[in-house]
Amino acid sequence: MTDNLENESEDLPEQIAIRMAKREKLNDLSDAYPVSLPLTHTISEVRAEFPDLEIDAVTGKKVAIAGRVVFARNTGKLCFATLQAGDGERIQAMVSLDKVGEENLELYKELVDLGDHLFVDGEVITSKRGELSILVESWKMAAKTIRPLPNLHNELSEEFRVRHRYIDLIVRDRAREVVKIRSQVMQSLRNTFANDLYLEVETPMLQSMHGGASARPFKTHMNAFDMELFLRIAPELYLKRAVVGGIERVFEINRNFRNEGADSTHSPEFAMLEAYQAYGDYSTMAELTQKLIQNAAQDVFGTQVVALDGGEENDLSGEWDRVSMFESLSSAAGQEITPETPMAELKKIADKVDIEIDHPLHGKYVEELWEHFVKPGLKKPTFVMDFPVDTSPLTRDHRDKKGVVEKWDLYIRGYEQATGYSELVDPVIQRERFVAQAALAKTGDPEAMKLDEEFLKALEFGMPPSGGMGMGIDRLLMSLTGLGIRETILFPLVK
RNA sequence: GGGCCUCUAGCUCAGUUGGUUAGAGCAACGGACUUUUAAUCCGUGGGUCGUGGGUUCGAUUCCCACGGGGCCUACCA
Repeated sequence: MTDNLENESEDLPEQIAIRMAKREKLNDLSDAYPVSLPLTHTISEVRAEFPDLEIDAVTGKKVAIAGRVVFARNTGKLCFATLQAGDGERIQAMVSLDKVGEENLELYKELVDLGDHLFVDGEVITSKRGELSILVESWKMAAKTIRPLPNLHNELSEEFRVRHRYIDLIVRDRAREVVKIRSQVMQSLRNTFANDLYLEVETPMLQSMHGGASARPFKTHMNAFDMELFLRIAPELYLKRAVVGGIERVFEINRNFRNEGADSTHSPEFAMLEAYQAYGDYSTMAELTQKLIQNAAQDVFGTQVVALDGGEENDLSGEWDRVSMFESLSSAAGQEITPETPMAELKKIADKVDIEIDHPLHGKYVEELWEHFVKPGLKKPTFVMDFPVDTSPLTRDHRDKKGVVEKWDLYIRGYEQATGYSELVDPVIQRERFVAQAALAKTGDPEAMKLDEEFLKALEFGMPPSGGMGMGIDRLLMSLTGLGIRETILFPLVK
C-alpha cells in the first residue's frame, strides 16, 4: 500500500491517482473540501418526516442534506446515489438532466466517486419504485475521498477491521452499533452509581510504585524528575486513600495497563471499574455488582436476557447464585478440601487429574484445582465466595471461617467478570502482608508488590470498614454482546 | 514461550503437483442507457504473488531466515 501521497503520481495505485486528479479539478472549479454547508436536515430527519409516501410521490418539501456515497447507479441522463450518514441512515439522491442541466450532470458523473461526502439539495420525492429520494436541484462535493472504499458486498477480514476501524465503522452496521452500546453501558453504570450517591474520581495512572493487584507493569521514565514511573495496574490503593479521607462511596472507570499476554480475553490496556463503599462489605458489593450489570442490560437492551452475537442468549435476570469456593471444589473433586488440607494431599489430587502446579502457596493450589474442577461447569452468573487467605493479601479474613477471606469472583459465561472484597483495613495486618509480599518480590516473583508506605500510613489514620469491587468493562461488553475483546475495544493495540 | 496454519489487484478470494502473457467478483477507466436498488450491457487497464536469501535452465509455487496475522497450548483480568 502507498502510504505517502506526495510521491510521483505514477507511483500511486491507479485508483488513488485518478481520485487525486478529480480532487484537483474540484479545487479548480470551487472547493473539494468546503468549510461549511447549508444543511437543513439530517438523513434521519427526512426519513422520519416522510415515513410512508406512495410510489412516485412529490412533496413540495425542499431539503439540503449530506452523506457519504455508498452506492452509485448512473444511467445516461439520470444518476442515483445512496447517501449514508454517520449513524448508518441512508437516503437516495437522484441527479437528473432536466433538473441540474447538462454541465452539472456531466461534472457529477466525472467527479463523484463511491466514498465521497456529497451535499445535495432538492425536493423530497419517491421514485417509480417507491424509494424515498431527494430530487437534486444542486449538488456540491462535501469532502472528496482519495482512497477507494472496500467493496461492500464481502465481509472485511478480521485484521482489516481492527487495523482500519474507521473503515469498519463506515461499512459495517454492527461496528457502529457496538460503539453505541458501549457508550450507553458506560452511561448506565454511571447512573446506577449516581443513584447510590457514589462520587466518580480519577486517580493517578502514572505511579511511582505500582500496586493494588499482582501483575507485571509497563515501565516509563519521567524526564523532569528523572524518575522511573509505572503505568498503573490498578487504582485500588488510591481509591482506598480517598475512602480514608471521607469519600465514603467512590468509584473510578479508567484504563489499567498490564504487561502480559494478549488474546481473545486479554488486552494490554483495558478499562477497569473499581468501587468502594464505607460501611459495606463483600456482600453489599455483590448486590451492587448485580445491580450495575442488570441495569446496564435493562437500560441498553430493554431486557436482562440479552441476545449474543453468536445467536445464544445470556440470561442475567434474577438473583445470582453464590457458591463457596471450598465447598464447590470439595463436591466437584469428590472429597473434602479445606484450608487445612495438607499440601501433599492437594498435590496428589493435582497429579491424579494431570495438572501441573509450580507455586509455593497453598491457596494457589486450591484456586488451580477449583479452575479445573468447577469453573468449566459455570454457565449462569455466579458469585464464587470465600477465597484462600494467602493469595489475597489485601483482603480481610472471613468473619466466621478460618483460612479464607471475604472475597468473591463473579463468573459469567465461564470467565471472570468481576471481583469483590470486604477490605482489609487493619494497618498492622496489612503491613505484615505487604512485608511478606515484598519478601516474595526479593525471591524473584515479578508480580509481587512493593511496600507502599504512604498507603499504609493512610490506613493508620483509620479506614472505615468497607466493601470494594472491580470489574473489567471490556469483559462486561463481551458478556452483553458475545463479542471478542478486540471487537469491544474501538481501537485495540495492534503490532 | 512452544506447536500448527496463513500472507496473491483498492477490497473479498481462486490458482500455480516448478514452465510463455497469474485469474474472478466488486471497485477503477472508456462507451451506451431518464426510475435504478450490489442497476444492466459492450470494451479496457491495474499485480515487484509479505520481505530477503538459497536450490534450479527457470521460483508466485520448493527450502531457509525475517516480518505481519490466525488457531491451539502455557501465564495474567
